[in-house]
Formats: sequence, structure tokens, C-alpha cells
Amino acid sequence: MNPTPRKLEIIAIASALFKEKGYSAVTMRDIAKAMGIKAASLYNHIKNKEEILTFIIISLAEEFINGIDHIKKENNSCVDKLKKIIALHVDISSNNTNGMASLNNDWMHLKDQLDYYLTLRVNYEDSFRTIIIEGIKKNEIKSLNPDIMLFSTLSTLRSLYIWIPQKEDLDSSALATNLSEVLLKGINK
Amino acid sequence: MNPTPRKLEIIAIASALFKEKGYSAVTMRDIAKAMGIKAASLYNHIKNKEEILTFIIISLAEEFINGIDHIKKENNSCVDKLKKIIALHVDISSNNTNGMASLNNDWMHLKDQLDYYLTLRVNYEDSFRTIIIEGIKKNEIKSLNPDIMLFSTLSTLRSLYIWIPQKEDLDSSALATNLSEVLLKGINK
DNA sequence: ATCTTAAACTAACGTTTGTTAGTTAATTTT
DNA sequence: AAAATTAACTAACAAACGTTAGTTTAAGAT
Repeated sequence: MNPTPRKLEIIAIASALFKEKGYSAVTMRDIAKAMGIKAASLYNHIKNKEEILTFIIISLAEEFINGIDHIKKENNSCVDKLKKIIALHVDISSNNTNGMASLNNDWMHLKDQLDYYLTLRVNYEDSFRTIIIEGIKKNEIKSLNPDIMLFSTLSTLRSLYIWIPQKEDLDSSALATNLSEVLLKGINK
Repeated sequence: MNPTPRKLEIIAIASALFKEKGYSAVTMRDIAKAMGIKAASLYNHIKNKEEILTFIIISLAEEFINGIDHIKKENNSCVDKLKKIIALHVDISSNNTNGMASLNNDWMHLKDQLDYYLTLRVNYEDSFRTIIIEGIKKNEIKSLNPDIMLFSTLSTLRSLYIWIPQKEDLDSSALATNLSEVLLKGINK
């Protein structure tokens, strides 16, 4: 069940290719060539192509769920909870920009674990929304449509994987701080 | 050059399928089946699969370029220009949620027109960034990293196509207004 | 020295892919 | 009425696809 080092190599190489062209456009021969072996040899390490995608997506989705479950339980203001969510996204995205591409764009190609993934996603968004709604009640957050605020914030956070590799000068904590300022306080002076 | 009604039908159907599964995972037989004809018959109307994708992406990209070129020239404050950009995204995305999926996720599968698309994208982002930087100079916009503000705003706007179909109750102008409030002023009270 | 295992290989499989060629039937133009 | 055009069709292609089977090679364990 827990993957060998070689399997993790394959997954890492595959993630990079999936980010470039998307899951469907990457062939087993592409992955093999990037590994320096033949396509058939991949099957000594993995069950099939789908298993690679499933591993990438589910392990990331579980990281997010574990992260937000922890944030929920802490005794903080809602704004502080939001800041921690932002930092969570920056952290996970920085450590796996390639995998984040699959999580965002290739989840629909899951088979066995598609329902499980969708459950995790709904749970994550519900937790996020609950924090926003509580923030409105406590007068920390503006009384606007919570779904628009959720959508706006989450869209930015989900796109981090595209931008982080282009801005390597910014370290994670500086990025999280700047992003909190922009997302919470806006850009208008 | 300018497409027949039947060709536009094919492009519309294909756009919907591309949004669901991505360009690479959609076959000519999928498109034909959705049209109620055979795959070979598609070639009476289109040159090849790539032409469908090219049309979807390039016509949308040109809409955005035309939109922002117009906004640039107007004699408005930078904040008002930003509000008009937001309205532009809401407008284009509302009218073609399916095509926006390809613009965001399948541009890398362009061949002949890939370079042209990339030029348009760079130009668009440059115009957007210039407005932000000018807004900082004129003290309308906060003096934070312009790229972070650009990234944050643009990420949200580029994701509109996902959320608009889920929130059909909100009309375009109300969505643009609410979104301007959130993106410019933030969500923190 | 023999046995076992790990990880590569070659060869091939049955499908599916995008696309072409040639045909047919219905409609429009002359 | 004849000719031309449009848009569907059937049939087939070569290439590429994910995957399986069986083999080879080298390292580690007995």
C-alpha cells in the first residue's frame, strides 16, 4: 500500500508531465521515456495509469481536509482561521505545484475514487464556507454573499500552483502574508 | 473563413464536451455522437479537431484583448478601469462558460496558433498590470507587490466560468458589482 | 554455488484514435 | 429537366493507445 521510492519517482515524473499537458494527453510511453525506461517496465511498480492519478489527487485532497479540520478546531477568530487557510494553501501548493495541477484539472478522470474525492471537496468547501458565515455573524467579515466571497478567495488559492513557480523570489511565509492582506483587505486604498 | 451555422453548432457542442472532460479526452466520435451524426461527417464542416479548439480559444482571447484595449483608452480612474475589467470578465464568461474552460485549460494543445495565443495573453496581462501600477502611482491602489494583486484578481476572474453556471440566480451586473466590492475592498470588515 | 527477487527488457495484443476516400440522397441553382 | 452543391453515410486506414506475457539480467540471501 505505501509506495516504494521507485513508485514515488514515477509519480513525481508523471505529475510534472500531467501539469504540462493534462492527464489524458500524457501516455505511458511519455512517462517511461521521462524515466529513461520502457513503458512496460512501469508496470513492475504501478498497477495502471489510473493509480498514478489517484495517488496524486487523493493524497493532496486528504492533506487539505486534514489541514482545515485542524484549523476549525483551534480557538481563533474567524479572520485568523482564514489566514491559516491561506497559509495552508501556500504551503501545500509550494511543496507540490505539479500535483496541484492534477487536483484542479484532472479529478474528473478518477474512476474508483471519484465519489470519495467529491465528498472530500464538498466537505472542504463546507468547512470554508462555515468559517466565513461565522465571521459575518461575529461582525469580523463583511455582510456580503458568502458564496461570492468563498468563490473569490478559493479561486485565487486554487491557482497558486500556476504562479508560485514563476515567483521563486518570494518565500512561503511572505507570500502568505501578502496574500492575506490582498484577499482580506482588498487592493483599493 | 467565417463559420457556417452548422460549424458553429459543432463548436458549441464540442465546447460543452471539452469543458466536461478536457480537449484530449474528447474524441471526434464523442462530438459526432452528441451531434447525432457519424464522426466522418464532421469533416464536411471542419478541417480537423484542432480547428475546433483553435476557434474556441482564439475568438475568446481576441474578445478579451479588444475589451481591455478599449478600457485602457477611456479617460477613467484606475479603479474604474479595474471595475470595467471585472465586468468584462463577467460578461464574456457568462456568455460562453464552456469555451472559457478551453481557454483556461486547453490552450497548450494549440499548434499553429499557440504563439499567437501566448502573445495575446502576455499583452493582456501587461495591460492589466500597467493599470494596477498606474493606480499605485496615483495613490488609488495599495502599494503592495503588483504581481500579487494581479495574480489574485486575475485568478478569480479566470475561474468565473466554473461558478457562474452554479449561481444562475445572480444576474451579470449584480455579480460584477459584488465581485468588484470583494476584489477591491476585501472581505474583512 | 544455488535460489530468489527486483526491475529492466522485447514482443505483441486488441482497442481506440484522427482522418481519408468514395458513395448516396436530398436540396438548390441553372 | 439537368447540373451542382450540401451534408450525410459506409468502410477503411495507419498510428498510437494501455496493458499483458514471457524473458533477461544483475544483485542479495541462503
